Amino acid sequence: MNQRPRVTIRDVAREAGVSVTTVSDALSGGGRLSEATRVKVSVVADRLGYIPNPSARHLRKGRTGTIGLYFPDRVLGLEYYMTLAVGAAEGALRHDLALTLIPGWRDSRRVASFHLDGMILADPVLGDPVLDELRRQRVPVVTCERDLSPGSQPVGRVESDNEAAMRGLLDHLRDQGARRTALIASDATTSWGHDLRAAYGAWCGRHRVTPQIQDVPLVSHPDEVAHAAEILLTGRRRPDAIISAMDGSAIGVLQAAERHGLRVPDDVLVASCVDGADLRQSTPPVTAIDIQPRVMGQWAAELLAEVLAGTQPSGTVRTLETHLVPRASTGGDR
Amino acid sequence: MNQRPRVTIRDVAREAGVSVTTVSDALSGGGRLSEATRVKVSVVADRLGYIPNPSARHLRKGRTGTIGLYFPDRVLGLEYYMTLAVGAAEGALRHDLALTLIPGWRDSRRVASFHLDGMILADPVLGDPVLDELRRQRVPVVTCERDLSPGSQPVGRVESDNEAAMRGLLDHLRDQGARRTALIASDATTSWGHDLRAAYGAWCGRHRVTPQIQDVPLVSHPDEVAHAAEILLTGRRRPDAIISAMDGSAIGVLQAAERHGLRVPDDVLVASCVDGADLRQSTPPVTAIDIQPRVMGQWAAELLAEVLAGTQPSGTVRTLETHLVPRASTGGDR
DNA sequence: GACCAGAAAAGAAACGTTTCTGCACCCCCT
DNA sequence: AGGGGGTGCAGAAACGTTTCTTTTCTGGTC
Repeated sequence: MNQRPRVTIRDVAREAGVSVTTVSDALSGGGRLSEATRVKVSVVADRLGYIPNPSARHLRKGRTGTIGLYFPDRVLGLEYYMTLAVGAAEGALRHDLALTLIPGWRDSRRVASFHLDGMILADPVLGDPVLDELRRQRVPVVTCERDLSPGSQPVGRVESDNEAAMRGLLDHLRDQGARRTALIASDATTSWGHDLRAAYGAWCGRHRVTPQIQDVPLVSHPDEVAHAAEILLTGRRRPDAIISAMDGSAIGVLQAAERHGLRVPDDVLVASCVDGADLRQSTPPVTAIDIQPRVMGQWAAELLAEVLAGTQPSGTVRTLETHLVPRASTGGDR
Repeated sequence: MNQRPRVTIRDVAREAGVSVTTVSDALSGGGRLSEATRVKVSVVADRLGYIPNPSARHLRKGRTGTIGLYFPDRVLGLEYYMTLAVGAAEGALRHDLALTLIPGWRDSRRVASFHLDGMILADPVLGDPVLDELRRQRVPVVTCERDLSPGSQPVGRVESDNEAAMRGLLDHLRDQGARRTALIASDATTSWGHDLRAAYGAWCGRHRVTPQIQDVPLVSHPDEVAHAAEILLTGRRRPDAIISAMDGSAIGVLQAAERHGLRVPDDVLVASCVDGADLRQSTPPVTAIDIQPRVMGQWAAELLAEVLAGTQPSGTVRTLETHLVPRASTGGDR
């Protein structure tokens, strides 16, 4: 029905009065052609609006020109992953790759049907069966943050120095007067969660502070976070600062504080490890760590593209800078 | 480098002792084969882990098996589009199509290099040059909400009855005691914005209420929304309810109200036309219209797939239900 | 016993590229 | 004058499918 007639390399060849070989070489820069032929062909190709058929090209080259972005199903709606996805699409486009979205899928064999050249794993979760399947299929993988699975052999990795970021945040809170900073964090099934907890523990040890951690799921209902916060705020050792790690979760802490008549930042400081629109717009705005998800996505896609092209060695790791964004919730904007 | 040897249809044929034709027919259900051969081939294919090469298949069939999702660059980070994107990916997967993300691109010719079978346009914006390019290229398009561009001929459309939703919201506010409801809305360059304004105007006329509209950009800084809200709240005819249409914007209204010592919902009701996590978590939670972006994305992808497959006529329109979610900001949860 | 119909399967072309190899031609050297 | 080495281009195979056409059987009918 929608058969728009495509102009092929043969059409260009006929129109330019040369062979298809010559057209291919002229447009790709290969072969041994005179400059005159090259421009002649280019002009004709342009005039005809010739666009190489990617399927044919990929069939011939043994690649699909497509990489996938995989993220766990449950993270749906987290701003962080949306931003990362857009960044990845941009990075892929820059290398003439298409970026296919793979929401956490039920049938893990399905992913193989796309013959993807590679995959980006955003925050791989320990124990995700999909990771095993990808390993079995020997799909080249770049991870955002580390993959904790034993035997994981990504061809590349993009990461943030989350431990340093956590230390910086803890220092900031201390500078703002906090002496008992508690942490609400998800489990250690992602390297991000693991590193934050480790850095928190180490920092507390160094500063002779008793660590207080409340566990919540990586993607949790706001009420769960609020509940965790209330446990802290009504406990024997009420903290004077709370870090709520997960994307969008700090709002729950604000609510809990309000419910108990505590004012932020006067009575308790609040901060988050993932910045987002909600934290910028809340009352008060919440101090957070900007982990630059868009750049993370771009870097991951570009790194994967480069490793696939062979211009970067397998196993390359790139580290992204994080920035502390002080806001009113820690009195940090003053 | 990552040359994992693929098993081809020829391998299956050799192993099963039949021709490639037979394998193809057996696996696709075509041809005239005995049931015995069919199962024999399937078993062998399964054992060998055969997965058809999509490039070869698409080359032969004249399609790429890939559809694109286009959304304006600036909407980055809006939860609505993330959710829609995931829904679209799910819907596409269900029809064995890949979903490629196309962030608002600079070089509009680039999109043609993917030879996409079709595109989903999420909230097409009037005047977007990309729309013209797609029309020129005769790419089959399904839009989420209407495309207001003159001459637009999408092969399908998924939409919500935004006018009805707006009327329902206005009725709700009236039931909660509001007599002067103001609207903060974006311009009419999307059909969504257009319909909301139209419905608001009509409703006001019918109820003999003087309409008050404040204009803000579709994607606006929270401060802009707060500023618009303040103009309303400090004006001569202070509204007793404010609808802030855009995704995530109602938070700005809450802030403005608080700044002026007005309590929500006691002094002023607040509602939004796009539900989101921020509205669920704010204090108070904000009444909103749930427009089911995930389903919207699913439907768009499936409709496009069906039109491309010819099982649905071009021009099909599907309408999604919207739901009013009353929350504390309008006293509606009581 | 030849013929035919239909079923079951094989053969071969085609999709649009890329790339390896081959073929002229020209210039230069001896 | 005949070879040798570039240069500029064309031919053809190959990538892995799908699909149109053809062949090979089998069994039944006159």
